[in-house]
Amino acid sequence: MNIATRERLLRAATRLFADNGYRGASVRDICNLAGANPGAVSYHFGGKRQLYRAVLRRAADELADLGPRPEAANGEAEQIVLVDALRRLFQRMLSDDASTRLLLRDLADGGAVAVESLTPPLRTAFEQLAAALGHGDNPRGSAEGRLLFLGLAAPVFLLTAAWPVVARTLELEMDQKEALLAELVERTLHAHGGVETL
Amino acid sequence: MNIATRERLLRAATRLFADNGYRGASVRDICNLAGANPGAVSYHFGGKRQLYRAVLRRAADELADLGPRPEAANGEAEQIVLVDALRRLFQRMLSDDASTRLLLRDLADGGAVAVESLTPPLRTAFEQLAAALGHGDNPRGSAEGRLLFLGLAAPVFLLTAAWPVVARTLELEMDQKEALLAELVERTLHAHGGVETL
DNA sequence: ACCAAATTCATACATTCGTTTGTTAGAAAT
DNA sequence: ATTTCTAACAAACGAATGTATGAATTTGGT
Repeated sequence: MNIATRERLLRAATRLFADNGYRGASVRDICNLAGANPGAVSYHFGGKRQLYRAVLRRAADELADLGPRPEAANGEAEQIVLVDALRRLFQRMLSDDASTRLLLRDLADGGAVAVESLTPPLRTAFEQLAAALGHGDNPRGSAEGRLLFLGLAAPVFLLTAAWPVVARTLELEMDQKEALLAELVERTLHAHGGVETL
Repeated sequence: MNIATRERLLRAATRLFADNGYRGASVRDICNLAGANPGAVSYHFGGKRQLYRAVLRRAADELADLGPRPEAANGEAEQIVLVDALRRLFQRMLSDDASTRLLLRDLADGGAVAVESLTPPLRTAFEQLAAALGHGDNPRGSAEGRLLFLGLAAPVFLLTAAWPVVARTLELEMDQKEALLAELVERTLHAHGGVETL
């Protein structure tokens, strides 16, 4: 199990960092969960901080890989491919996995990692979305394009990060998160003259 | 300076907790910044955890007090009062003060405090908003009402928590946050048949 | 001015933290 | 067969943590 220790450390750290935050997860706990020594973190990553960075980077890349792929922009069935990618991404974000919780913590800490590794995939998603809905030329310059993007990204983010608050405010059941988001996204897309169903 | 020490502790703790998180802010640092002894936290609050709870509660209440007041619902100029309250609330949230950052951290930790003390003011805000825009009867039951609320809350939350990411994605300057939000809110309100300018 | 209560203080305690150290086992290379 | 090197280990380090303690000081009421 040569390279496996490093991988086990990464997995254990992802879970513990997501659950308890950076300072809340001790190196000992991580190494315990990974079945390694207390010094394994320093040995493999050079310290706790760098392990945290590695974990955050992997989480961000993992989420980013779910977004629309750049090469899909020229396909014939643009909207279908795009909508599929969006559906995957949204479902992943809505299920509170470790990656999403980690990025939320990073945002509370200033969002250094989020800015760096989430911006590129968000940009391609935005461009493809605008292209597929007809806001083709320079979507970033138009208020329409910005509204379209924020109309999708903002609700997903809100329901991901603060769903308990929203549910209590709107007097919804806790299991209606996906339904509410679907309703929201469908209306937003429709308002911008796009696909019928997500 | 009798009661002042307690207050200084609260202020110092608010800043340090917001900047470094719960575990990242040590009791010694807080007491140092407040000009008090290491034991002052235990004496005045009974421990670090209870100081944190007090700080979070105050931050949430502070934000909640900026929202629309319940008694304003029956005034004649409903929309004006409401819009003023919303403007105050939004500007406060957009300026990244300690209260907002603290609540973001609480959300990353599960949002226990946020749910408990942010839900009531959000609910009255929602009801008044729906009433002022004509979705009077049972706004929570209608998809229109939910969309209206989320159309306002979601962008504010996104721009508050993740503005650097959004700015980089849309290739906007960092100082255009308020402008973008104003554009968004205005369109959303207008789309729901409401006031012209926020 | 006096006393009792409340508050602040300096200090110390036990724990836990991240990291370093010296060493061992096993594979790779010579 | 001998050397070299990487990975993993147990142990221990110094530093920092939250809290407890008792003395010193300030405060407010009489």
